[in-house]
Amino acid sequence: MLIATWNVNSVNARMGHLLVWLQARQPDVVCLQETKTVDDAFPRAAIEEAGYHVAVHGQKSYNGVAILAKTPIEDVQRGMGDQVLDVQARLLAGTVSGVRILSAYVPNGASLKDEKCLYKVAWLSGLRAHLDERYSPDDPLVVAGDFNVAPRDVDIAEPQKWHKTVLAHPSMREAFARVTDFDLVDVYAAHHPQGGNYSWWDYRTASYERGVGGLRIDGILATAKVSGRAISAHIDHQERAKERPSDHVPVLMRLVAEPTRETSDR
DNA sequence: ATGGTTGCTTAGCAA
Repeated sequence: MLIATWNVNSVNARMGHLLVWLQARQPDVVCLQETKTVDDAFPRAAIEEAGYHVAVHGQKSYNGVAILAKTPIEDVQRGMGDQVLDVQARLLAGTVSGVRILSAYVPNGASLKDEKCLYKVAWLSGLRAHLDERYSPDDPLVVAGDFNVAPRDVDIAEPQKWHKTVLAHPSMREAFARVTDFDLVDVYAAHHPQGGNYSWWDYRTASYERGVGGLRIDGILATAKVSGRAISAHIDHQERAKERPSDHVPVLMRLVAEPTRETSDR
């Protein structure tokens, strides 16, 4: 089972790349972020023709999340059940093959002294509260998305440049850690302790084209029931080299087909 | 300290 997350920066603008990538990669589950469209304008038919069930939670112009899956998506839930935090479409949940999947688009926060940064912290806090309320660390649960936080220095090409920004400031890492403290494993980090690979490059500095910079601000968090099945994690950085790419690339993890038996060596 | 680019929407915002 292959599970992926990708901030596509407009699903309609990225349809060409998305369909080619789905065909080549054949992921079983895909969490999308920044779809940037209302649900009526989501390119559902073309994705269904590619062999996927589709669940969407979008809004006009900004934000927007989706889940694609080869098998049916059950018990779809939009938002986290918070009147204020749900104004922006940033969280979508669905159950696929018995695994609860959350597609999450954490607020960027703009700058440390911007009000948006307070919203970012509140949103992460709300997500933790939502996990506490609705789920147990014993559930098979995945939270995949754009975290807008690089959890470790090895997730940043030039860490010192980013420590005073919203993507890597200690206060932001703390806010993010409160989510993972629910008992979620950062699967990419667990499989790549040395880091050095990234999922986002700023358009404005052309850092990807220049072969410098990059941050891993996207990832897949999972409870033990799921992380114990993860046999590999990968970043599809070649997507960033295409013409008119998203500024983010896909992050993936592969699970063994069947849950491993905890008592198999008994 | 500022600006650089992209996308949505059409001047300005968000990232």
